[in-house]
Amino acid sequence: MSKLASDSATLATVTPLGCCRPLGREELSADDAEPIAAMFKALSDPVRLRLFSKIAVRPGGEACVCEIQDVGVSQPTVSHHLRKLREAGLLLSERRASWVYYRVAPGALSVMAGLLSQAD
Amino acid sequence: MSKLASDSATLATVTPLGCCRPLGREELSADDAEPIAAMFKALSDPVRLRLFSKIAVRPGGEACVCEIQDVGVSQPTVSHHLRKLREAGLLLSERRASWVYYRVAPGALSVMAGLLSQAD
DNA sequence: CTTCTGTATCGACGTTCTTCGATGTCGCTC
DNA sequence: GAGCGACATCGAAGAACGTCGATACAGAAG
Repeated sequence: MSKLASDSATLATVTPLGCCRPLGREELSADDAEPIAAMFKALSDPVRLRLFSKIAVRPGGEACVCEIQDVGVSQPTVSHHLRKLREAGLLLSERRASWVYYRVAPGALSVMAGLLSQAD
Repeated sequence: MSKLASDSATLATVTPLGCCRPLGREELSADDAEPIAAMFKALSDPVRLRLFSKIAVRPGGEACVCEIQDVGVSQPTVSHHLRKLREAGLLLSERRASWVYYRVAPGALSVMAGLLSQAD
C-alpha cells in the first residue's frame, strides 16, 4: 500500500469526538482530553509551529515541502515534523509528480480556536 | 522569599511578544515561535488540560487545588502540572489560609485563540 | 535501465517529560 | 509549642521526544 498521504496514521483525523466546546464551558472528560491534548502537542514544538505557519500563510493554505524546509533542521527532521502535524489532523498531504504538497486541514484551526474561546 | 505564587518562574508571563497575529496571517519567526510553542506545550498533556478545564468551568475561573485534584494521578503530580500551567502564563495562584487557589490568567485564552483564528 | 531529485523511513543518541514516594513548608488549631 | 492538613519540592525511574546520518523509495529525465 501507499506509505504516503494516508489521511490517518496513529491518530484520528480532524473530527474525533464531540468536543469543541470551550474549555471553560464544561469540564473535559479523561477520554476527550486525550485527542485534544494531541492536537495541542502537535503545535507545541517551535519547528512544527513555523512549518505550520509557513503553510498556512500561503494562498490556499498549501505548500510544497521544498518551499518550506528552511527552518534550521535537517530534511529528515522536517519530514518527521510534517508527519506529526498530519497525524494530529492539522495537515493533509498529497503527492503531485515529484513533489509532496501539504495543506491546512479544513476545520482543524476552528476546532482548536473553539476550545480556547471565552465561555462567558 | 516565598516559594509560592510568584507570577513568573522560568517562562515569561502572559504577554511576551508582538505575536497574536493568526498563524496563517504572517509567517512566524524563529524567535516568536519559541514562546508560543511553550504555551501550546502547556496544554499538550491530558492531565493539564483537565486541570485547566476544571478551573476554567468554575464561576470566576478559580478553584482550590483540593477541589480539582481528582484526575487520576498523585498529589505531587497534580502540583507539578499546576506549576507548569502557571509558568506558561495560563494560570495564576494565590494562597488563602491553608488553601491555594488557582485561576485562569486574564488574556491567556484570547492570545492563543487569536493565533488560531482564521486569517481569511 | 540508469541516474537524479524530492521525500519518507530507520536506527541511534541525548534530552526532556511524566510520574512517583519521601520529605519539606506553610498556616491553622489545640 | 505540638500536631495536623494542604500543598510544594526533591530525587529517581522509565517513557517519550527532537535530532541526525544513512538509507530506502517514488517519479522524472536521460
